[in-house]
Amino acid sequence: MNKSGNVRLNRQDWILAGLKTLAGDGIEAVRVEPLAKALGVTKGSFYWHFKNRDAFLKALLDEWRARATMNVITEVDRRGGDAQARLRALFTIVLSGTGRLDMEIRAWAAKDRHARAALLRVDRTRLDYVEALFEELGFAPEEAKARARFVYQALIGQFAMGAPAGPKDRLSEQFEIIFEMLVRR
Amino acid sequence: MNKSGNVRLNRQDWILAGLKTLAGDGIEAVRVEPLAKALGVTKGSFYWHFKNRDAFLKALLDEWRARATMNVITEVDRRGGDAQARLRALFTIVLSGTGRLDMEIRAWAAKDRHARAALLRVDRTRLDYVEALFEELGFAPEEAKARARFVYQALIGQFAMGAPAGPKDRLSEQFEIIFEMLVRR
DNA sequence: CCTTTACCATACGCAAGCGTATGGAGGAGG
DNA sequence: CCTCCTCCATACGCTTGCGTATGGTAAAGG
Repeated sequence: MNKSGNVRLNRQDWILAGLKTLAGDGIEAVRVEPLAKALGVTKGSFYWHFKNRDAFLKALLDEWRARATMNVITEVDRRGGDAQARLRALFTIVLSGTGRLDMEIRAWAAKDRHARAALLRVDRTRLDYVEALFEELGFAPEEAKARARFVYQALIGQFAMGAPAGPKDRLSEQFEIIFEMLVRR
Repeated sequence: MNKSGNVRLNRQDWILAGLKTLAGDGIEAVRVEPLAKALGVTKGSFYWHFKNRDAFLKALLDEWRARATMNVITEVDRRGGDAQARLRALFTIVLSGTGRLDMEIRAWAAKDRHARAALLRVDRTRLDYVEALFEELGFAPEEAKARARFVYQALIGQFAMGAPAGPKDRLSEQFEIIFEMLVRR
């Protein structure tokens, strides 16, 4: 134990703390000394587990990519149902979160090519999935592609806008109107 | 003149340079010493025009709000036409830009209450305008509100995603499909 | 019990940036 | 020509954060 009574940390502890800070305050706030203080250790620990800050950031990206790629999709598939039910489930699941981590990764991606590459892969995977749902709903490939992208962008925009102005403005509360429009052939 | 032959600067010169840096590299990159170097002066100039960095950032926000609130809307109204034509013009104008400045303001708003307040006002104004367009298209208030918000979010998401994966994935190239869906009653 | 391994503290040098203090320089107006 | 006003340069102290060097400690295994 160290002087404050905490147990010793491993690589994963640092990564989880890093993702937490990233989701909360952005990539610029992910700094080794403040992070060490938050974890109750000194940066001696950090530089034992990671070569430098850059290597740490790459590790954060890998962790995010691993969990962000399939999380929602597998949950939707687990619930099952027809395409319409799965699309509805997808909305519900996505809108139940805050999207903060994804948004910070997206902001990060505007300035870092590694983040951009990771984000592109994740976006691609998700888009393909939604596109397949629309095709299953009976839309032609081009139509499905367009609607999938539009929906995906709207979800991103939902999180980008943050807290809505009024209570009736939240996408989730106008769910049925939009859903109806999207699945209507 | 200073030693590099440049003329002296006023408040507006600093603000414009600040917005440029903000749009390019985000609020974290807006720092007085690098900015001074880019302008060919020292920070002595900066602290003559502004009390401190915070006051400068607020000035940037005011400038952005002043130009972002009405720019697109006035241009759309200038072109005129019926609601459908104006909605189409709005898409065209918005999609012709990069949205970088707006996106950086949005990222900034996640951590700063002043930025958040300014952004909320701008979003509110724009949303109301789009909502009015949909009402003019014959949609009921609730329906218009839902569609307006959905469209607005999708546009934000478009910029948040940055460069698209494939050439056929860009919203602007699937314009007609989406537009058809949006205005269909 | 004694060594090795894994993890951490401490102390250091360095760079970037904020804000301040002070001393000009150059044009405008009397 | 002299003075004031506007704008800027220079130099300083301070803080935060990166990365390194080195020594120390607790636990595990022989």
